[in-house]
Formats: sequence, structure tokens, C-alpha cells
Amino acid sequence: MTEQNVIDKPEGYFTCPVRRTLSVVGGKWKLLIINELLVSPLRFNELKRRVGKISQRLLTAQLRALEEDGIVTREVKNIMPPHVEYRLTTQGQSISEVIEVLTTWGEKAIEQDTQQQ
Amino acid sequence: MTEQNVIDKPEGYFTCPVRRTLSVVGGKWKLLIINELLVSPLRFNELKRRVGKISQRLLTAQLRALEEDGIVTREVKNIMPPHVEYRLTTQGQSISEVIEVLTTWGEKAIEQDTQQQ
DNA sequence: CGGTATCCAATCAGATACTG
DNA sequence: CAGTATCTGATTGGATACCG
Repeated sequence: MTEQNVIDKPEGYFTCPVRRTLSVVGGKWKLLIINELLVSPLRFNELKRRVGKISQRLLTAQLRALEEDGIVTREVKNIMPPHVEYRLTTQGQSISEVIEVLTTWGEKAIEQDTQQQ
Repeated sequence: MTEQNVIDKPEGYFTCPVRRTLSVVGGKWKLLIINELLVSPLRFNELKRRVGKISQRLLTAQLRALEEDGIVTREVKNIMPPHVEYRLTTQGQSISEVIEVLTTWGEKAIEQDTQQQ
């Protein structure tokens, strides 16, 4: 187990629903990763390209954490060169509800940003 | 302007709704803070007590950031001892939509956690 | 009460090199 | 291609002291 795999389960994790959700999707990158995987399963480098400025090391760590939380699956095809595909589980797909609300709220905010200029 | 007041607006901030939302509510504490303020306006120490293990310094920094993003207002009553009240703006209250979905998702997850034992 | 300033430890995160 | 290992700098966050 690497250093990043130790997912901190914050206090109140079992009892507070908001904390429970944040323990899975919290952090800078996880929602962005899930957002990309909602469209289609992706290979490591393709995912990296789409998420943006994330480093290889960080992306690996985030994906391992999401795997451990049952959000994504990692399928390794034993060929050369390697082919690893990341895919949302059923649970992972259910996070689309969260993303939708974030999207709606963000769209409104952007609208207001542009009106103020 | 203190060090923590420099809010990093990530790349794609203006165009990607998810990133736009995360730039406001992302981070370990902001959603938990907003969650408490949704119930009622709170004074600094009361808020600190409810949010949990957050340090004074961090809470201050998060509140300043939320203020700068138009999510909370800070009202100082000039009496002794000081009385500072934090309150959600209309925009801040609109984040309740986000919190609701996080709550719903978290409740389901907790349900599944307990069934597996 | 509600902060700010300072110091320091822990953690995060990028760059680079290397590998099955 | 999809990682891991290592080193290093940046950032976060706690503890403490002090202040209006």
C-alpha cells in the first residue's frame, strides 16, 4: 500500500452523509475524473489528457482511491503495449447526480460572471 | 491580502461549469461550513465548534474565501466582547441544492456500508 | 470574542528517470 | 502504455502567543 492509498476517513464519516460523500468525491481531482469517465470508459493516458494539468503520479493515486471506494474498475489487458481501461461502476455512475447539480450551479454562476462585466 | 486569500482559479474556470462550482465549494471544509450555515447564521466560535476539527486559522481563511466569492457575509457588531456573525448570501443559499444531492448520495452509501457488515 | 503573526511539521505535488 | 521510485519544492495545517 503506497502512501496515497491511505484514504483518510474523516470524523463523522459513517454518520454524516455530506462527509461520507466528500470522503469519496472530495479532493481536487476526483469529480473531474468521474466527470470524464461518465462519457465513456477511458485508458490512462487519454484520461490524463482530458482531465488537464494533473500529473501521472497524482492521477494514479486518485484512481486507486476511487477503485478502493468502489467507484471505478481497472481492467488490464495483457498485451504489449499494455492497455488499461478505467470504467465507472454502477455506484460510480450514480455520482452523475452530483455532477449534474454542480454543472447547473456552475452554469448559473458563469452566466452571472459574464453579465457583471 | 493574506496568503490564503489567494484563491486559485483553475484552468477552464470560466468555461467548465463543474470547475467553476468546485472553485467555490472545493476544498476540505467549504461545503461543511456552508452546510452548517444553511441551518442558521452563526458566530465564529459556534461555527468552529460545529464544523469539527478545523483550526481557527483555517476557518478564518475559508470564510474569507467564501466571502470573496459572494457566498457568505461577515457582519461585525462593534461591541465588547466582539460579535461577528456569518450568514449565507442568496447565492450561498442556492448551494443547498448541491448539499441536498450530496446528502442523498451519502445516505445511500451509508446504508450500503451497514448492510455489508 | 474573533481574530492575526509566527514558527514548524506534515502532506501534497511536480519533474525526472526508469521499467515490465 | 501505464505505471513506479526518488528527490525536491510548494502548500497545508497545527500549536502557540498575542492583540483590539
